[in-house]
Amino acid sequence: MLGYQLKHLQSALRSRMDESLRELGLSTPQYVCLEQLRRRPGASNSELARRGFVTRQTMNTLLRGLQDRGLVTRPEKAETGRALPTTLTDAGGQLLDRAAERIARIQERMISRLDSAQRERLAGDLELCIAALEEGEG
Amino acid sequence: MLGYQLKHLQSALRSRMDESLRELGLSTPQYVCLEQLRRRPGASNSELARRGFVTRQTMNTLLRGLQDRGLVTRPEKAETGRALPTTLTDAGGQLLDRAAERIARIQERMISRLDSAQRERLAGDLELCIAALEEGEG
DNA sequence: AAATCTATGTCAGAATGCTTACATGAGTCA
DNA sequence: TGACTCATGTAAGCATTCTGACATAGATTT
Repeated sequence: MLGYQLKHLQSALRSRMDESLRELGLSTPQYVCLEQLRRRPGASNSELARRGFVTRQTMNTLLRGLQDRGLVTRPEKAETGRALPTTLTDAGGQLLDRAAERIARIQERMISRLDSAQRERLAGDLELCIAALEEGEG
Repeated sequence: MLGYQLKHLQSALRSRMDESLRELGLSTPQYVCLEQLRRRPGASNSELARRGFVTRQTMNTLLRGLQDRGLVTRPEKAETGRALPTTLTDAGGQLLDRAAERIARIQERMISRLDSAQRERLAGDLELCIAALEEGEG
C-alpha cells in the first residue's frame, strides 16, 4: 500500500512540476539535470546520470538538448580520461534560477500541511526506506 | 530536497520490483494492473488508467498484452455504454498470487527499519502531501 | 426532440527512456 | 611491457508512454 502512495505522490508532484516548467520550455528531467550541475559544476555525463536515476544514454541525449540551447557547455575533448566536464552557462544559470523558484513553491505546497517536526521525520523515514532497499548493491 | 528523496526511493523500489517480477514475465505496470483488477473486478480501461496513474491509451496497450496472454478477459462489446468490464482469468489470478507475494516481501524490506508507529506516520504524512498537491483539481 | 456535454475506446505519431553493443582512456596486475 | 578490468562516451534499435485526434454511447440541457 505504501508503494502505491509513493507512486501516487510522485505522479502528482511530477504533474505539477511539468505544468510549471513548461512555461519555461523545460521538462522535469532537464530541470533536475541543471540543478545537479549547479551543485556539482563540472560533473560528467555518467555522474549526472547516476544522480538523476537515469541511464547515461538518456542523460546524454538530455545534455545535448541543453547544449544546443546554450544552457550548458562541454569541451570537445577530455583533458584526461574520457569524462567531459559539463558546466552551466550564464543563460543556463539564469533559467535555472527562474525554474528553481517555481519548483520551490511546488515543494512548499506539497509539505504545507506538515509542521516542521513532521517534515524532518518524513525526510528521515524516507531515507531509512531508501537505505533498506539499497543495502547489498549500492 | 524531499522531491529528490521521493524520486530516489521510487527509483529504488521500481528497480527491485522489476527485478523480482521479471522472473514471472511481468512488468511493474502489468502487476499494478492485475492488482487493481483483483480489488475492482470488472473495472473499465479508463478506470484502471486513473487508478494506475497512466493515460487510458497506455492502459489499453497494457491490457491487450495481458489479454493476449490469457491473464484477463474483456467482452467484445459493452452491454451498456462503451466501457468494457475487465476481469482476471484463473491463470491471471494465479500469476497475481505469486507476484503479490514477491512484491509484499519487497515492500516489507523497504519499511523494515521502521517500527509500526513510524509506518503509520509515514503513510499519514504521504497522504497529507498528496492532498496538498491535488487540492483544486482532483 | 434536438443540441450539447461528458466519458469511453481506439488509432496514429512523437517523445522518452531503456537495452545492447562497441570503442577508448586509465588503472591494476602478472 | 602486456593483458585485464573498469569507467566513460556514443550509436542503433526497441519498448514504453504520452499527445492529438476521432467516433460512439449515455446524460444533460434547451
